[in-house]
Amino acid sequence: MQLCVLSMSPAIAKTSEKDIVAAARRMIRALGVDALTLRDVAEAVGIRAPSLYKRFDSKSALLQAVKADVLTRFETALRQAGTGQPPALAFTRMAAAYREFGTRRPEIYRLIHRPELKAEGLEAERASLVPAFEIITALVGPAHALAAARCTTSFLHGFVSMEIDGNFQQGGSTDEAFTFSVYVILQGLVNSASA
Amino acid sequence: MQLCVLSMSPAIAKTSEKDIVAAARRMIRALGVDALTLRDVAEAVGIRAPSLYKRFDSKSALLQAVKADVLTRFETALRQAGTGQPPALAFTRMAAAYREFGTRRPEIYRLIHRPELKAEGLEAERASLVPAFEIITALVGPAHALAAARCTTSFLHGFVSMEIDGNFQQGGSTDEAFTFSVYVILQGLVNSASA
DNA sequence: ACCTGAACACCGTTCAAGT
DNA sequence: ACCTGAACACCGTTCAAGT
Repeated sequence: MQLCVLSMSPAIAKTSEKDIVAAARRMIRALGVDALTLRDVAEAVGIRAPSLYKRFDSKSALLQAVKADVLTRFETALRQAGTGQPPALAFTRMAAAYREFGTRRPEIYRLIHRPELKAEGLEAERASLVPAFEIITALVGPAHALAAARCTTSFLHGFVSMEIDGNFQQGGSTDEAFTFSVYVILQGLVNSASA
Repeated sequence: MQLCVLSMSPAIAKTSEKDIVAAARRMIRALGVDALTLRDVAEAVGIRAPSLYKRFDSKSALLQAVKADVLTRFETALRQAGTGQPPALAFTRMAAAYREFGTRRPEIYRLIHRPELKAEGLEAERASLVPAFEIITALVGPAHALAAARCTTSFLHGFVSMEIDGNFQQGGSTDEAFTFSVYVILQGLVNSASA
Protein backbone atom coordinates (compact mmCIF):
# COMPACT_ATOMS: atom_id res chain seq x y z
CA MET A 1 0.00 0.00 0.00
CA GLN A 2 2.64 2.50 1.09
CA LEU A 3 4.89 1.52 -1.76
CA CYS A 4 2.04 2.15 -4.10
CA VAL A 5 1.47 5.60 -2.58
CA LEU A 6 5.18 6.37 -2.83
CA SER A 7 5.35 5.37 -6.46
CA MET A 8 2.41 7.70 -7.10
CA SER A 9 4.28 10.43 -5.22
CA PRO A 10 3.71 13.93 -6.54
CA ALA A 11 6.34 16.04 -8.23
CA ILE A 12 9.34 16.72 -6.00
CA ALA A 13 9.79 20.38 -5.09
CA LYS A 14 12.69 21.90 -7.01
CA THR A 15 12.90 25.03 -4.88
CA SER A 16 11.47 26.86 -1.86
CA GLU A 17 10.10 30.24 -0.82
CA LYS A 18 13.48 31.07 0.68
CA ASP A 19 15.33 30.20 -2.52
CA ILE A 20 12.95 32.27 -4.61
CA VAL A 21 13.21 35.31 -2.34
CA ALA A 22 17.01 35.06 -2.32
CA ALA A 23 17.18 34.77 -6.10
CA ALA A 24 14.82 37.71 -6.58
CA ARG A 25 16.82 39.79 -4.11
CA ARG A 26 20.06 39.13 -5.97
CA MET A 27 18.49 39.93 -9.32
CA ILE A 28 16.95 43.16 -8.01
CA ARG A 29 20.26 44.22 -6.53
CA ALA A 30 21.96 43.67 -9.89
CA LEU A 31 19.32 44.92 -12.31
CA GLY A 32 16.70 46.87 -10.39
CA VAL A 33 13.12 45.93 -9.62
CA ASP A 34 11.78 47.31 -12.89
CA ALA A 35 13.83 44.85 -14.90
CA LEU A 36 12.76 41.84 -12.83
CA THR A 37 10.46 39.39 -14.61
CA LEU A 38 8.86 36.31 -13.12
CA ARG A 39 10.12 34.23 -16.02
CA ASP A 40 13.70 35.18 -15.10
CA VAL A 41 13.18 34.54 -11.38
CA ALA A 42 11.69 31.16 -12.19
CA GLU A 43 14.57 30.25 -14.48
CA ALA A 44 17.07 31.24 -11.75
CA VAL A 45 15.58 28.66 -9.37
CA GLY A 46 15.06 26.00 -12.03
CA ILE A 47 11.32 26.16 -12.57
CA ARG A 48 8.86 27.92 -14.92
CA ALA A 49 6.96 31.09 -14.20
CA PRO A 50 3.53 29.52 -13.56
CA SER A 51 5.00 27.39 -10.76
CA LEU A 52 5.86 30.53 -8.79
CA TYR A 53 2.14 30.94 -8.18
CA LYS A 54 2.21 27.81 -5.99
CA ARG A 55 4.26 29.86 -3.47
CA PHE A 56 3.31 33.49 -4.03
CA ASP A 57 -0.07 34.89 -4.98
CA SER A 58 1.39 37.47 -7.32
CA LYS A 59 4.55 39.28 -8.34
CA SER A 60 3.64 41.93 -5.79
CA ALA A 61 3.48 39.31 -3.02
CA LEU A 62 6.95 38.06 -3.97
CA LEU A 63 8.34 41.60 -3.92
CA GLN A 64 6.75 42.16 -0.51
CA ALA A 65 8.51 39.06 0.79
CA VAL A 66 11.83 40.32 -0.57
CA LYS A 67 11.18 43.71 1.00
CA ALA A 68 10.41 42.18 4.41
CA ASP A 69 13.59 40.10 4.17
CA VAL A 70 15.71 43.14 3.35
CA LEU A 71 14.15 45.25 6.09
CA THR A 72 15.23 42.67 8.66
CA ARG A 73 18.83 42.98 7.47
CA PHE A 74 18.52 46.76 7.51
CA GLU A 75 17.28 46.77 11.10
CA THR A 76 20.21 44.58 12.12
CA ALA A 77 22.71 46.92 10.46
CA LEU A 78 21.25 49.95 12.25
CA ARG A 79 21.16 48.19 15.63
CA GLN A 80 24.75 46.98 15.38
CA ALA A 81 25.96 50.46 14.54
CA GLY A 82 24.48 52.06 17.67
CA THR A 83 24.75 49.53 20.47
CA GLY A 84 27.01 50.24 23.41
CA GLN A 85 27.84 53.81 22.41
CA PRO A 86 26.99 57.07 24.16
CA PRO A 87 23.89 58.62 22.52
CA ALA A 88 25.62 61.26 20.37
CA LEU A 89 28.14 58.77 19.00
CA ALA A 90 25.42 56.18 18.48
CA PHE A 91 23.51 58.81 16.50
CA THR A 92 26.33 59.58 14.07
CA ARG A 93 27.21 55.90 13.71
CA MET A 94 23.63 54.95 13.03
CA ALA A 95 23.38 57.73 10.45
CA ALA A 96 26.52 56.50 8.70
CA ALA A 97 25.26 52.90 8.75
CA TYR A 98 21.94 54.00 7.24
CA ARG A 99 23.70 55.82 4.43
CA GLU A 100 26.11 52.99 3.76
CA PHE A 101 23.31 50.45 3.53
CA GLY A 102 21.52 52.57 0.95
CA THR A 103 24.48 53.61 -1.17
CA ARG A 104 25.92 50.11 -1.31
CA ARG A 105 22.66 48.63 -2.58
CA PRO A 106 20.80 51.41 -4.37
CA GLU A 107 18.30 49.14 -6.12
CA ILE A 108 17.52 47.33 -2.89
CA TYR A 109 17.13 50.64 -1.08
CA ARG A 110 14.66 51.76 -3.75
CA LEU A 111 12.75 48.51 -3.35
CA ILE A 112 12.13 49.01 0.35
CA HIS A 113 10.66 52.44 -0.35
CA ARG A 114 8.22 51.38 -3.05
CA PRO A 115 4.94 52.74 -1.72
CA GLU A 116 2.85 50.12 -3.51
CA LEU A 117 4.53 47.29 -1.56
CA LYS A 118 2.94 47.65 1.82
CA ALA A 119 1.06 44.61 3.04
CA GLU A 120 3.85 42.45 4.43
CA GLY A 121 6.26 45.35 4.70
CA LEU A 122 4.22 47.61 6.99
CA GLU A 123 5.24 46.04 10.28
CA ALA A 124 8.77 45.30 9.08
CA GLU A 125 9.07 48.88 7.91
CA ARG A 126 8.15 50.19 11.34
CA ALA A 127 10.40 47.67 13.07
CA SER A 128 13.39 48.54 10.89
CA LEU A 129 13.53 52.04 12.37
CA VAL A 130 13.20 50.95 16.02
CA PRO A 131 16.98 51.09 16.60
CA ALA A 132 17.03 54.67 15.33
CA PHE A 133 14.08 55.54 17.55
CA GLU A 134 15.80 54.12 20.63
CA ILE A 135 19.01 56.04 19.98
CA ILE A 136 17.10 59.26 19.49
CA THR A 137 15.02 58.73 22.63
CA ALA A 138 18.25 58.38 24.59
CA LEU A 139 19.47 61.57 22.98
CA VAL A 140 16.52 63.96 23.38
CA GLY A 141 14.23 62.28 25.91
CA PRO A 142 10.76 60.86 25.40
CA ALA A 143 8.92 64.19 25.01
CA HIS A 144 10.52 65.03 21.66
CA ALA A 145 11.50 61.51 20.62
CA LEU A 146 8.81 60.98 17.98
CA ALA A 147 9.28 64.32 16.24
CA ALA A 148 13.06 64.02 16.50
CA ALA A 149 12.97 60.53 15.01
CA ARG A 150 10.85 61.79 12.12
CA CYS A 151 13.26 64.65 11.55
CA THR A 152 16.23 62.30 11.50
CA THR A 153 14.79 59.49 9.41
CA SER A 154 13.34 62.00 6.95
CA PHE A 155 16.75 63.55 6.48
CA LEU A 156 18.50 60.20 6.15
CA HIS A 157 15.96 58.86 3.67
CA GLY A 158 16.03 62.07 1.64
CA PHE A 159 19.81 62.31 1.56
CA VAL A 160 20.34 58.69 0.53
CA SER A 161 17.58 58.92 -2.09
CA MET A 162 19.07 62.04 -3.63
CA GLU A 163 22.58 60.62 -3.49
CA ILE A 164 21.76 57.34 -5.25
CA ASP A 165 19.52 59.12 -7.74
CA GLY A 166 22.39 61.44 -8.71
CA ASN A 167 20.59 64.56 -7.53
CA PHE A 168 23.63 66.20 -5.97
CA GLN A 169 24.85 67.76 -9.19
CA GLN A 170 26.57 70.90 -8.01
CA GLY A 171 29.95 69.35 -7.33
CA GLY A 172 31.38 69.58 -3.84
CA SER A 173 31.93 66.69 -1.49
CA THR A 174 28.88 64.56 -0.78
CA ASP A 175 30.65 63.07 2.23
CA GLU A 176 31.25 66.55 3.60
CA ALA A 177 27.60 67.51 3.08
CA PHE A 178 26.53 64.40 4.96
CA THR A 179 28.88 64.96 7.88
CA PHE A 180 27.82 68.62 8.08
CA SER A 181 24.11 67.71 7.94
CA VAL A 182 24.31 65.04 10.63
CA TYR A 183 26.16 67.53 12.85
CA VAL A 184 23.57 70.26 12.18
CA ILE A 185 20.66 67.97 13.05
CA LEU A 186 22.41 66.53 16.08
CA GLN A 187 23.12 70.02 17.44
CA GLY A 188 19.62 71.21 16.64
CA LEU A 189 18.08 68.19 18.40
CA VAL A 190 20.21 68.52 21.52
CA ASN A 191 19.49 72.26 21.75
CA SER A 192 15.76 71.77 21.26
CA ALA A 193 15.73 69.07 23.93
CA SER A 194 17.33 71.34 26.51
CA ALA A 195 15.09 74.26 25.52
CA MET B 1 -1.16 75.27 -57.90
CA GLN B 2 -1.64 76.36 -54.35
CA LEU B 3 -5.23 75.19 -54.37
CA CYS B 4 -4.03 71.87 -55.59
CA VAL B 5 -1.49 71.68 -52.80
CA LEU B 6 -4.13 72.67 -50.28
CA SER B 7 -6.58 70.07 -51.49
CA MET B 8 -3.84 67.49 -51.11
CA SER B 9 -3.18 68.86 -47.64
CA PRO B 10 -2.05 66.25 -45.13
CA ALA B 11 -4.07 65.18 -42.13
CA ILE B 12 -4.92 68.06 -39.82
CA ALA B 13 -3.29 67.86 -36.41
CA LYS B 14 -5.84 66.92 -33.78
CA THR B 15 -3.62 67.79 -30.84
CA SER B 16 -0.22 69.20 -29.81
CA GLU B 17 2.72 68.42 -27.55
CA LYS B 18 1.31 70.81 -24.97
CA ASP B 19 -2.11 69.13 -25.00
CA ILE B 20 -0.56 65.70 -24.63
CA VAL B 21 1.66 66.74 -21.74
CA ALA B 22 -1.28 68.41 -19.96
CA ALA B 23 -3.48 65.33 -20.42
CA ALA B 24 -0.74 63.02 -19.18
CA ARG B 25 -0.13 65.26 -16.17
CA ARG B 26 -3.80 65.23 -15.19
CA MET B 27 -4.02 61.47 -15.58
CA ILE B 28 -0.87 60.90 -13.54
CA ARG B 29 -2.17 63.16 -10.80
CA ALA B 30 -5.39 61.18 -10.65
CA LEU B 31 -4.15 57.63 -11.13
CA GLY B 32 -0.37 57.57 -10.68
CA VAL B 33 2.31 57.07 -13.27
CA ASP B 34 2.22 53.28 -13.02
CA ALA B 35 -1.39 53.21 -14.22
CA LEU B 36 -0.73 55.50 -17.19
CA THR B 37 -0.93 53.84 -20.60
CA LEU B 38 -0.21 55.45 -23.95
CA ARG B 39 -3.52 54.18 -25.28
CA ASP B 40 -5.34 56.11 -22.55
CA VAL B 41 -3.29 59.28 -23.09
CA ALA B 42 -3.98 59.08 -26.81
CA GLU B 43 -7.70 58.62 -26.25
CA ALA B 44 -7.77 61.63 -23.90
CA VAL B 45 -6.46 63.89 -26.70
CA GLY B 46 -8.54 62.28 -29.45
CA ILE B 47 -5.93 60.24 -31.28
CA ARG B 48 -4.58 56.66 -31.22
CA ALA B 49 -1.49 55.45 -29.45
CA PRO B 50 0.79 55.11 -32.51
CA SER B 51 0.25 58.80 -33.35
CA LEU B 52 1.91 59.80 -30.08
CA TYR B 53 5.18 58.67 -31.61
CA LYS B 54 4.99 61.59 -34.08
CA ARG B 55 5.58 63.91 -31.09
CA PHE B 56 7.50 61.85 -28.51
CA ASP B 57 10.12 59.21 -29.15
CA SER B 58 8.87 56.98 -26.36
CA LYS B 59 6.71 56.80 -23.28
CA SER B 60 9.79 57.75 -21.28
CA ALA B 61 10.27 60.90 -23.39
CA LEU B 62 6.66 61.92 -22.74
CA LEU B 63 7.09 61.38 -18.99
CA GLN B 64 10.27 63.45 -19.07
CA ALA B 65 8.35 66.29 -20.71
CA VAL B 66 5.66 66.08 -18.03
CA LYS B 67 8.35 66.05 -15.35
CA ALA B 68 10.06 69.14 -16.78
CA ASP B 69 6.69 70.91 -16.95
CA VAL B 70 5.91 70.10 -13.33
CA LEU B 71 9.37 71.10 -12.11
CA THR B 72 8.82 74.58 -13.55
CA ARG B 73 5.63 74.93 -11.53
CA PHE B 74 7.43 73.61 -8.47
CA GLU B 75 10.21 76.16 -8.82
CA THR B 76 7.63 78.95 -9.10
CA ALA B 77 5.86 77.79 -5.95
CA LEU B 78 9.11 77.74 -3.97
CA ARG B 79 10.20 81.13 -5.28
CA GLN B 80 6.88 82.80 -4.46
CA ALA B 81 6.96 81.44 -0.92
CA GLY B 82 10.33 82.98 -0.10
CA THR B 83 10.56 86.31 -1.91
CA GLY B 84 10.67 89.52 0.09
CA GLN B 85 10.98 87.85 3.48
CA PRO B 86 13.84 87.94 5.96
CA PRO B 87 15.97 84.77 5.58
CA ALA B 88 14.64 82.81 8.55
CA LEU B 89 11.02 83.45 7.61
CA ALA B 90 11.73 82.72 3.95
CA PHE B 91 13.23 79.41 5.08
CA THR B 92 10.17 78.25 7.00
CA ARG B 93 7.81 79.50 4.29
CA MET B 94 9.76 77.76 1.57
CA ALA B 95 9.76 74.56 3.62
CA ALA B 96 5.99 74.75 4.06
CA ALA B 97 5.49 75.43 0.33
CA TYR B 98 7.67 72.44 -0.54
CA ARG B 99 5.64 70.19 1.71
CA GLU B 100 2.32 71.49 0.48
CA PHE B 101 3.28 70.99 -3.16
CA GLY B 102 4.17 67.36 -2.47
CA THR B 103 1.28 66.41 -0.20
CA ARG B 104 -1.31 68.02 -2.48
CA ARG B 105 -0.12 66.08 -5.51
CA PRO B 106 1.50 62.89 -4.23
CA GLU B 107 1.54 61.12 -7.59
CA ILE B 108 3.05 64.16 -9.30
CA TYR B 109 5.63 64.45 -6.54
CA ARG B 110 6.58 60.81 -7.05
CA LEU B 111 6.89 61.41 -10.79
CA ILE B 112 9.49 64.17 -10.39
CA HIS B 113 11.62 61.86 -8.26
CA ARG B 114 11.64 58.91 -10.64
CA PRO B 115 15.34 58.26 -11.06
CA GLU B 116 14.93 56.73 -14.52
CA LEU B 117 13.51 60.00 -15.93
CA LYS B 118 16.61 62.09 -16.16
CA ALA B 119 17.40 63.35 -19.66
CA GLU B 120 15.15 66.38 -19.94
CA GLY B 121 14.67 66.65 -16.20
CA LEU B 122 18.29 67.04 -15.14
CA GLU B 123 18.60 70.78 -15.72
CA ALA B 124 14.99 71.44 -14.62
CA GLU B 125 15.64 69.40 -11.50
CA ARG B 126 18.62 71.53 -10.60
CA ALA B 127 16.80 74.74 -11.46
CA SER B 128 13.77 73.82 -9.34
CA LEU B 129 15.86 74.01 -6.17
CA VAL B 130 17.54 77.34 -6.99
CA PRO B 131 15.03 79.33 -4.89
CA ALA B 132 15.81 77.13 -1.89
CA PHE B 133 19.53 77.53 -2.49
CA GLU B 134 19.25 81.30 -2.58
CA ILE B 135 17.28 81.45 0.65
CA ILE B 136 19.78 79.20 2.38
CA THR B 137 22.74 81.20 1.11
CA ALA B 138 21.18 84.32 2.62
CA LEU B 139 20.73 82.40 5.85
CA VAL B 140 24.14 80.75 6.40
CA GLY B 141 26.48 82.53 3.98
CA PRO B 142 28.27 81.14 0.93
CA ALA B 143 30.80 78.99 2.80
CA HIS B 144 28.22 76.51 4.09
CA ALA B 145 25.50 77.16 1.51
CA LEU B 146 25.95 73.98 -0.53
CA ALA B 147 26.08 71.60 2.43
CA ALA B 148 23.22 73.47 4.15
CA ALA B 149 21.09 73.27 1.00
CA ARG B 150 21.73 69.54 0.75
CA CYS B 151 20.79 69.13 4.41
CA THR B 152 17.56 71.06 3.92
CA THR B 153 16.42 69.60 0.61
CA SER B 154 17.28 66.10 1.82
CA PHE B 155 15.11 66.58 4.88
CA LEU B 156 12.23 68.09 2.89
CA HIS B 157 12.32 65.37 0.26
CA GLY B 158 12.54 62.64 2.86
CA PHE B 159 9.75 64.04 5.01
CA VAL B 160 7.34 64.53 2.11
CA SER B 161 8.16 61.11 0.69
CA MET B 162 7.53 59.39 3.99
CA GLU B 163 4.37 61.39 4.61
CA ILE B 164 2.74 60.62 1.25
CA ASP B 165 3.88 57.00 1.42
CA GLY B 166 2.18 56.59 4.80
CA ASN B 167 5.41 55.86 6.64
CA PHE B 168 4.59 57.90 9.72
CA GLN B 169 2.66 55.16 11.42
CA GLN B 170 3.27 55.84 15.09
CA GLY B 171 0.43 58.30 15.56
CA GLY B 172 1.23 61.79 16.77
CA SER B 173 0.85 64.96 14.76
CA THR B 174 2.63 65.00 11.43
CA ASP B 175 2.23 68.79 11.31
CA GLU B 176 3.91 69.06 14.69
CA ALA B 177 6.79 66.82 13.59
CA PHE B 178 7.27 69.00 10.51
CA THR B 179 7.24 72.27 12.44
CA PHE B 180 9.63 70.82 15.02
CA SER B 181 11.99 69.49 12.34
CA VAL B 182 12.13 72.73 10.37
CA TYR B 183 12.89 74.56 13.61
CA VAL B 184 15.62 72.06 14.55
CA ILE B 185 17.33 72.36 11.17
CA LEU B 186 16.99 76.14 11.07
CA GLN B 187 18.56 76.43 14.51
CA GLY B 188 21.28 73.96 13.66
CA LEU B 189 22.13 75.79 10.44
CA VAL B 190 22.26 79.21 12.06
CA ASN B 191 24.45 77.92 14.88
CA SER B 192 26.81 76.13 12.51
CA ALA B 193 27.11 79.27 10.38
CA SER B 194 28.20 81.36 13.35
CA ALA B 195 30.59 78.65 14.59
C1' DA C 1 1.59 18.47 -4.06
C1' DC C 2 4.24 20.56 -7.42
C1' DC C 3 5.37 21.35 -12.31
C1' DT C 4 4.36 22.36 -17.20
C1' DG C 5 2.97 24.24 -22.01
C1' DA C 6 -0.48 26.75 -23.96
C1' DA C 7 -3.18 30.51 -23.84
C1' DC C 8 -5.22 35.18 -22.39
C1' DA C 9 -5.36 40.16 -21.83
C1' DC C 10 -2.52 43.97 -21.81
C1' DC C 11 1.36 46.81 -22.74
C1' DG C 12 5.02 49.68 -25.56
C1' DT C 13 6.33 49.99 -30.07
C1' DT C 14 6.79 49.47 -35.34
C1' DC C 15 5.16 49.89 -39.90
C1' DA C 16 2.85 49.98 -44.13
C1' DA C 17 -1.04 52.33 -45.83
C1' DG C 18 -4.33 56.21 -45.90
C1' DT C 19 -5.43 61.45 -46.40
C1' DA D 1 2.72 65.98 -42.16
C1' DC D 2 -0.23 63.57 -39.30
C1' DC D 3 -3.30 59.61 -38.45
C1' DT D 4 -4.65 54.68 -38.46
C1' DG D 5 -5.32 49.41 -37.97
C1' DA D 6 -2.70 45.50 -37.76
C1' DA D 7 0.93 43.27 -35.95
C1' DC D 8 5.12 42.15 -32.89
C1' DA D 9 7.54 40.97 -28.69
C1' DC D 10 7.01 40.93 -23.96
C1' DC D 11 4.76 40.79 -19.60
C1' DG D 12 1.73 38.97 -15.46
C1' DT D 13 -1.46 35.57 -14.87
C1' DT D 14 -4.73 31.42 -15.48
C1' DC D 15 -5.70 26.72 -16.32
C1' DA D 16 -6.14 22.14 -17.77
C1' DA D 17 -3.13 18.33 -17.91
C1' DG D 18 0.89 15.64 -16.33
C1' DT D 19 3.62 13.02 -12.48
